[in-house]
Amino acid sequence: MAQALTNPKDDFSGWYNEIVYRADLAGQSPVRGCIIVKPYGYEIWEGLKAALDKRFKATGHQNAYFPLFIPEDYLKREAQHVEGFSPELAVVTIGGGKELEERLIVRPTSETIIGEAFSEWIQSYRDLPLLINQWANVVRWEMRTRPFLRTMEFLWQEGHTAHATEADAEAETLQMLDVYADVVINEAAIPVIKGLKSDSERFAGALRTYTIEAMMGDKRALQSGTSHNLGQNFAKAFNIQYLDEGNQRQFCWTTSWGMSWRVIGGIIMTHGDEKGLRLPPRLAPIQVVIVPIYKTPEEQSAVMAAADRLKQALVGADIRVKLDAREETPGFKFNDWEMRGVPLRLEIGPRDVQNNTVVAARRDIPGREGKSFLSQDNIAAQVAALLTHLQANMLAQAAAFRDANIHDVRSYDELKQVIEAGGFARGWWKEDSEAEARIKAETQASHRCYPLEQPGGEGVNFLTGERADRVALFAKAY
RNA sequence: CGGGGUGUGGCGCAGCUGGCAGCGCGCUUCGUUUGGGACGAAGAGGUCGCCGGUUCAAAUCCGGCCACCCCGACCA
Repeated sequence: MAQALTNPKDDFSGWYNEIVYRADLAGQSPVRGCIIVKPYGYEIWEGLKAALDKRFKATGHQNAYFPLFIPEDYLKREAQHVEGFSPELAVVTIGGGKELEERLIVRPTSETIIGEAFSEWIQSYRDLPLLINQWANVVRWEMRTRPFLRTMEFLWQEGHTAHATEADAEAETLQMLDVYADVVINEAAIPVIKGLKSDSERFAGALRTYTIEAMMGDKRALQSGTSHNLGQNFAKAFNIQYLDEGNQRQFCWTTSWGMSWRVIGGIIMTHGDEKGLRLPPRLAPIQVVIVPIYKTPEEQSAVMAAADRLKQALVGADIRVKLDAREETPGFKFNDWEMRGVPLRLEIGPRDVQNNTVVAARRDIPGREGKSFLSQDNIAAQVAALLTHLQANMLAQAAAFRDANIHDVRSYDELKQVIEAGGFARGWWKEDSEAEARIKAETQASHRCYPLEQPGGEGVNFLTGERADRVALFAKAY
């Protein structure tokens, strides 16, 4: 018997790394801080990408591509921006064997170079809004690597838009936050809380940063997407101006928003269990695996013929299916596909061929509970229905777990207890960067956001005793 | 960048009181197996991280270098 997976309850990060490796999502790279994403992992990214891109297009955005290299002085034009990113920049100083006169930054994000382009593209209010997205890799020099969660180079998309008014920019920022929430909730089956970042957690150079926060299986928070209202900070730094209807020069209001392959890490840590990965059907590269079971050659040909018919029926219904014809025992295959997170397994053996049945085993419900007999007739409709239920159930499971681990706190002691036990602490909070820093230093918990959904009314700041008109979430985070 | 650790077949490791480089998993072939991680037999695969030194002889002892991992400070 092969080595069992580390139990997430014993060693969550060890478990995480093992899944990444054993489910064949990614491999180690010869370069420190980078990973090699293998086909199975990349297909999950492609699914996320497709889900996002469809929604970007539906909301009027177009894709474009900007350079990997950014002149160093661009970064410096927005004071907070450069301050925020300086420590993690990769800088090219030599090119073509010669020291460069103008050093180049490997983009950590593209506000600056896109801002420069926008300043040329935008002349008139008729050019607005300008709605651009780019799919790209970015580099942020990291001391520590965790596959998909923190790597030196990572894949993401970054949207960049320019608007005539602050209200338009704010509407765009919130619209894209909704798009992110929609994708993560309905495609990745991860419940999220939409919220506003505190001053100290805000993006370098932004007026306001919005976030979607998810709770992982170890009760830590994962920021899964961010959307920034950049105000006129970058418009002023890069001279992004337009002539309004009254022939007056005006600065644009810009936004940016990004989501990375970090969401793959979120899927692993939200849904994975002691048997391995669990993928939501909508993003699973393989939604259904068919495992044939036989002893004799006669049985094999009968079973394989039936399995092939099942496969064709599913393919015809646009279900992503794999028939596992490898020379391994069924038991091995069961474990193997469970490790890889395939949502639904169909087992078909001689008895099923005889009875016109097939055994369906759901990845979201362990053991016999998750198994049922299906008729081979009309298999595609039955499987499609099961996958729909599975998707909904995974979201429900994750939401139940999260809701059970969010606790209201009225005092600092209560917050400490919640953080100690694991979970999100929710309490009345008046914006206070110093107090946040103190909490972080003492408990490792950071201000995650002011949820957009607020209880209303007023309360007393659990730390300082001041009056506060909104609640905030605190948690340990990735 | 501070503290700790490890470098030996694809992966995980043993060997380290010098003496022909081993084990488990994986891989190849054949046979028996197959409804929850099968078994047997026969094979393939390694300049022991790099450079230098000691010695008749170095994976092993000594010196230097490099790389990676873990724990802390920073982060989509």
